[in-house]
Amino acid sequence: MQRLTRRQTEILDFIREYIDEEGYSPTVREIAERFGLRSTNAVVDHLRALERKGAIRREDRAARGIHLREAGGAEGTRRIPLVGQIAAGLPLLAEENIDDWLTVDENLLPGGTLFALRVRGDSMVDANILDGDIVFLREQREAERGQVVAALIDDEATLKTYVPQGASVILLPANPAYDPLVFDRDNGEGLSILGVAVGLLRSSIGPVPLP
Amino acid sequence: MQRLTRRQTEILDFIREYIDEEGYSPTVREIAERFGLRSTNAVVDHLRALERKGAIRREDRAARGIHLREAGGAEGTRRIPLVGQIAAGLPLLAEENIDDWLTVDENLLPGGTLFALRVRGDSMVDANILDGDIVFLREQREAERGQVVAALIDDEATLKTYVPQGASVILLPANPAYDPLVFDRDNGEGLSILGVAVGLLRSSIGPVPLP
DNA sequence: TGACAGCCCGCCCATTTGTTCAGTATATTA
DNA sequence: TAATATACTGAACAAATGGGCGGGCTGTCA
Repeated sequence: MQRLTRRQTEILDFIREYIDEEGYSPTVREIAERFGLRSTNAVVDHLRALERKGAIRREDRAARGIHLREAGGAEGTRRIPLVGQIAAGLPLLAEENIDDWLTVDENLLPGGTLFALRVRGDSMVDANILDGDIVFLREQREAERGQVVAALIDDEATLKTYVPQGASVILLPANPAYDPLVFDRDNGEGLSILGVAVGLLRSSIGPVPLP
Repeated sequence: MQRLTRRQTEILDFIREYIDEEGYSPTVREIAERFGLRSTNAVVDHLRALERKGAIRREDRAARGIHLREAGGAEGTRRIPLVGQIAAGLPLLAEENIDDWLTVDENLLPGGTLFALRVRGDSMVDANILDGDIVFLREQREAERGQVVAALIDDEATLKTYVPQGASVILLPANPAYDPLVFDRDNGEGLSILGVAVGLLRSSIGPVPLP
């Protein structure tokens, strides 16, 4: 991006703040008023300069059509459904199963259909996944040995390590205090893989226990 | 929120998608065109109903002034600076120190001035913080015993457990393979606490090592 | 010295856009 | 059965809005 003048920076900053607060860009006249300019053309001049230098993009003749061209802007964001109690029979991402929506930066997560799950209990502590964490998963029916997966057991999604073992499949907790679950392969009864863990969000970090 | 009709849901969905893609709301006429309505008033009727039922909020007479009123929407979001190399002398959040901006749902993080740090190395694995994780911190100069803090050592922010011990302060790695750092209290030289960890974002989850 | 970018004024125009009024028709509810 | 909500047509208005034209002033760079 070409170097901006002081005035252009001021105007760009104002546009950024306005979008942050209102959710849409200011009009030409709102910018003029903010800077005490009596001609809208003064603003158009600046917008043209900002566009030429690559700082903004303008929708032709659309009202409030100024877009910022910055990395990490509000544009590069994704909404991911937080899935809670799972109603059997309904598809995983049916509205009935969605408790809430999370907004996450899209550069931080891989592609594919993602959903999120809140972790309950400490069965995955050895995989550094704690009680209360929110785990992001890619929706898929199959997994590879050792991957952390969400599986549907009794209308509840549970997080386990996926370990195929000969003719059976083991869902292994990452905590010696819990017992592995063993399922017959092919006999899909009771075992249904929902997705593979691809990320995690922890919203509180407690003190470290000291000796 | 009152129950929406099928048509109202369709229109709300369209508005949501439009905002997701364009960054601003559609105009009344764009909505009419999308649904093949020949009267803009049909749309105004729906918008009024959606507003009455609390699904949207409208800026009076502002072009593209439809806001969504949803939990976790693009409105309830926060931008947090990702801090990298720290230039001594400059304030922590000076532009020079900011590598990037992350967008995170604001319901998931506490208040205060937050910043983010990318974890390098495995010195905090016993606190379930791994190499590559992004840690969110509240900016503050003091901490309590056992809290995970970011401290400035040699122009580099490092994550350690904070342990005051009599006349000195110990920065304790959560990994027996690393040695604790000991500082004289009061003699602030060399030790500067930047903030306390309040959250974490992991963007990839590797396979669990199996025996 | 001339060319050009930056920065601004004043005026005007063509769309774009939100809104209103008057009506029609069909359900749903009291 | 009357009242109300839903869903839409058609026409029209006024404000909001982006953009153009011509001109002025200042500074920089070749």
